[in-house]
Parts: sequence; structure tokens; C-alpha cells
Amino acid sequence: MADRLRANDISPTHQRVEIARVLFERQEHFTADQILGSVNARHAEVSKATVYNTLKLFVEKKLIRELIIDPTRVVYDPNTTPHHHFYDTVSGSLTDIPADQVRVMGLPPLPPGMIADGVDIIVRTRPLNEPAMSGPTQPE
Amino acid sequence: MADRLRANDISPTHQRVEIARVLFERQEHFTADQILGSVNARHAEVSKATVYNTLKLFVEKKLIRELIIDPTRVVYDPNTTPHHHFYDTVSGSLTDIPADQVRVMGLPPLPPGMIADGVDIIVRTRPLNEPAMSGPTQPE
DNA sequence: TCCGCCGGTTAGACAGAGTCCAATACTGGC
DNA sequence: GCCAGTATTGGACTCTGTCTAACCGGCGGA
Repeated sequence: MADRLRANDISPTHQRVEIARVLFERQEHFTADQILGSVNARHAEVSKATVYNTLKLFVEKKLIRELIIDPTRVVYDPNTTPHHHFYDTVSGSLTDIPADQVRVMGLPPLPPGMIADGVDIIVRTRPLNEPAMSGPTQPE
Repeated sequence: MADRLRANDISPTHQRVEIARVLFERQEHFTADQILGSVNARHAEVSKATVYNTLKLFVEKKLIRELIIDPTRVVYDPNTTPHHHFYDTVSGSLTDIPADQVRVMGLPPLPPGMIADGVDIIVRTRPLNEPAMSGPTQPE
């Protein structure tokens, strides 16, 4: 794991390795808070500030992606292959959609002087029986 | 404007009408805070709580849409025709993309027991010269 | 060995968006 | 005009994320 960080130009401190371990061993979507909890679960030793610093660093170095989907919290995604998401507006859970099958056609040209930074597709879903969507996210 | 609210099953109180006026007269994207400011620009007449209550109500009644694009604040969109967005990650500005030309192909079937609630496409852009963004998402 | 540098970490204060609550004001139907 | 139910309100509160200033520790140089 330390090597993986080194390969991405990140000096592998103890804390960073712990955080990377949480992110990459279980290939899931995490909030900063969940990572803070997971890392400190056994016996605690990473601060909130470091978690935020480290996540920001990992995003910069493209080890993870930041997902803006839930109005209340940012989610970090250790899967950096191109993909999109199903978002269950009731439970708040995310499911990956591999991008290689997906094709988007008919997008207009970018505004002048701009270049694309990425295309995100979010398919919002809800359980069949659920009355309707009023408020997103009801975690757990 | 009162009629427009009544037509959507909303009793048109003064506050709601004021808020609706801000949203629909200028056809732009607004944050809750901007609306609070706009409505109270002349002299204070609507409280923060009411702005949030009303926006939530309007979303429920489908007079406006909620856009989750910026990590720090929700944006409300008075344009309810199907459309997507360019998002300038540097300036934060949003531009509409009419949906009628856009076609998405190859999406996998929904997870079992789920129905789609909508598909959002966000094309993140940045100015040509801008040194790259530390911010959101980097697919493709 | 000792020293000083410097990147990394930290606690806790802080900021901003949004929610909650209990009291009060208003609206609409009669 | 009265009343019941609905809407509004200020203010306290929560939560996520940021900032700051102190501190820690590894490493190179003398």
C-alpha cells in the first residue's frame, strides 16, 4: 500500500496508509466521516483534519474521485475507472454503472473557451412502492 | 402568480408568492441564500426557515428542481423542462443543456424493484488556461 | 551526537448551510 | 367575525468541512 502511494507521488505516512487501506481494501463509497470512524475503529489515531487533508490529496493525485450526489455530504469513490451511478434517493445507496457501454449523444458544443473536465451521469431511482421522493437520503 | 401556486395545490401566502416571484420572473439558478437575499432586498419580509420550507414545498410540487452539483450548496432551478447542465468548476456558473437533443444509450437495467426518478447529466468544464482543478470528479 | 529545518499531524475554534422547535400570525371556511 | 388548522418566525442547534497555530518527527549537515 505504501508503494501504491509512492507510485503516485505521495509520501506514505502512517496515517495516509491507514486511510488508503480503508478506501482500497473494501471497494466502496465512503464519506469523510465513515473513513474517520473506520480508521479509528480498532484503536484510534487519525484526526479529522488529517482525514480531510488526505482525501483532498488523494483526489488531487487521482487515486480517488469525489462524488457530489447527496446534498448533505461528499462521497469519495476509490473506483477511478470511468463509470456513472445509480443513486437510490430513499436509502442513499450508490451503485456503479460501468461507462464503457454507455454512450451519450447530441451534447451541444462546450461554451467558448471551455474544455470538458468530465461527464457525470446520475440515475436517480427509488423503490417501486415508495410514495414519492420528498427528501433525499435516509442513511441506514 | 397566486394562480400558478393554486394550480399546483399550494395555498398562496404572501411569502410564497414573493419567493415564487423571485424564482420565476428571472429564470435563473438560485441558492436558498440568494433567494432569501432577493426577497428581503427592499425590506425584510421572509425568514430563513420559510425560504427553506417553501423551496422544499415547491420541489415536492414540482414547480422547481433541486440540483446537487456544488459540494457546498444546493441550487434550485425554476426550469422544469427536461434538461442537463454545464458546470464551470472554476466560476461555479451553470448553463442549461436542453434534453431533447441528448440521447443516452447503453444504460444497464435498473436494480431490481427500482424505478427511475430521473437522469441527470453534468458536464464539468473549466477555462482552457486554468491550471486544472483540485475539485470534483475526473472521469474519462 | 546534536541541531534545525520542514512537511505532516493535531485539537479545537470557527464558518456556512440547513433543520428543529415552540410560540405567534395568518388564512379560509363557515 | 370566529375558529381551527396551517404557515411563519427567531433563534438555537446540528453537521460538514475549513482554518490556525502549535507540535512532532525524520533527516541532512556540521
